[in-house]
Amino acid sequence: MSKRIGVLELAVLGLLHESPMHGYELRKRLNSVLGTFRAFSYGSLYPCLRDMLGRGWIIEDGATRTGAPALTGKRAKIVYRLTAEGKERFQQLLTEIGPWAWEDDDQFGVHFAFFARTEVDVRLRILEGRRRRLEERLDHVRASLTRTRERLDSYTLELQRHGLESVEREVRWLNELISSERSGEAPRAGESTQVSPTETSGGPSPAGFPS
Amino acid sequence: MSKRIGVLELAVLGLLHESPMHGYELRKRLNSVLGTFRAFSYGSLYPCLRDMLGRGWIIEDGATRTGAPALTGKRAKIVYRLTAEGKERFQQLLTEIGPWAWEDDDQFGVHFAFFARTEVDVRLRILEGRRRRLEERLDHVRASLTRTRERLDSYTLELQRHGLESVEREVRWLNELISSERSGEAPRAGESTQVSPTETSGGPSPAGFPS
DNA sequence: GTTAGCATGTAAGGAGTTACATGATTTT
DNA sequence: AAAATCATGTAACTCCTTACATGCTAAC
Repeated sequence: MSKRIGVLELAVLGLLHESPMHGYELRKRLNSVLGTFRAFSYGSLYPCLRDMLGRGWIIEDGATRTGAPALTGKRAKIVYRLTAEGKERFQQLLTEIGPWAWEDDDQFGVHFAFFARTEVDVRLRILEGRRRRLEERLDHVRASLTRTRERLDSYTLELQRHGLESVEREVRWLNELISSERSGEAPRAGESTQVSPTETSGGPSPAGFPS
Repeated sequence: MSKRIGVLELAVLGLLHESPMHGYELRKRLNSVLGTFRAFSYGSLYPCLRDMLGRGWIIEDGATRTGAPALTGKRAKIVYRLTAEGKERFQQLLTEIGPWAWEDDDQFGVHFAFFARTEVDVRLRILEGRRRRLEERLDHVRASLTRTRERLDSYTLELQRHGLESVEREVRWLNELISSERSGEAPRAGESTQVSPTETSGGPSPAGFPS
């Protein structure tokens, strides 16, 4: 009965758009697609699927997979498939942009993850909205920093500095993406995606402490 | 009656440790100290204060400020002050380290913000725990990236790349802080704290997008 | 004399998590 | 035949936000 509007619904719609899946698979792909940026548990996924069923965005598709013929009356793996209404809903959520799409980090992230399914102008609006939002944040924090600088110890200051740099870095990222979009290019991912096992930490492995 | 263990309680204890304050002031200072990294609303602050009163960590101090003498029986501004038990509790929360202190971004952030009140070995344990946690995350994401790279479109890949770089940057930040701690130095904040309107450069943040 | 900001609160609810319960299937 | 992991679900709880209600005080 709960609303279940939120990041999860959009993400599930997006993933099921690619291909039907069952819950377990969905969750893994969810956390893989969203990467470092977000993770979900079954405790939120299954209720969400239940609600989406009720709303008619998805339907279940009883099917036992992996070789073995389904002979028992037992519950098989449930494969979820997007309905026509679900596809519509997905497009609607992606296209009906508003502050939601950039105010919230999670919303922005998920919207971005499905940019491949949006039009250039929608992408630009979201990227620019996000950039504006971050710049407001920077202004605000910088202002309050200059006001209260002397009352902060060096650790707090260091935290602020790191935070500011992080946001500034995201702004530069957005700038690149925006000009990329304006010149009609796809993002340049691919070269830098090199994943070498060499070099991670940079120091001797610290003495293990009890977890 | 609710537990109210969490980021807020620690932060409030830490701020009241510096000096007594009333709620409104507390909230502003809270959001100023935590910077880009977190923000709280009154809807969570006041109930938290109520609970902390009940537990005896803080007491109120009826006092009307700003010139005008208090003549009405009306409720004055309430100034909260830390009790002895509150101070003890604060030290306990800061010192009784465990996974909580680094698993969660918020917990790590707040712990860091009060590093000035901890011992070197506590700081090192938390910083190293955090680093280990991030490296696990990197390993996990990199592994699942190499497995499913081809199934991701360029936007999703770009999101992953940015997320990875952000976490890698935080690891480098931690490395600097750790070697700083080992050589007995305070963090080098101060020079770089220059807040000029001209673009600064830098890197990513705690966990991808700072909330 | 009204806008803006200071100041304190509460009720309802959103968006999730943890921990549990249960069973099928695959690997060792 | 034991262990791992695939697979589905629920109940209780957490921690916080939004929107509201209320009144004081300073500034324009």
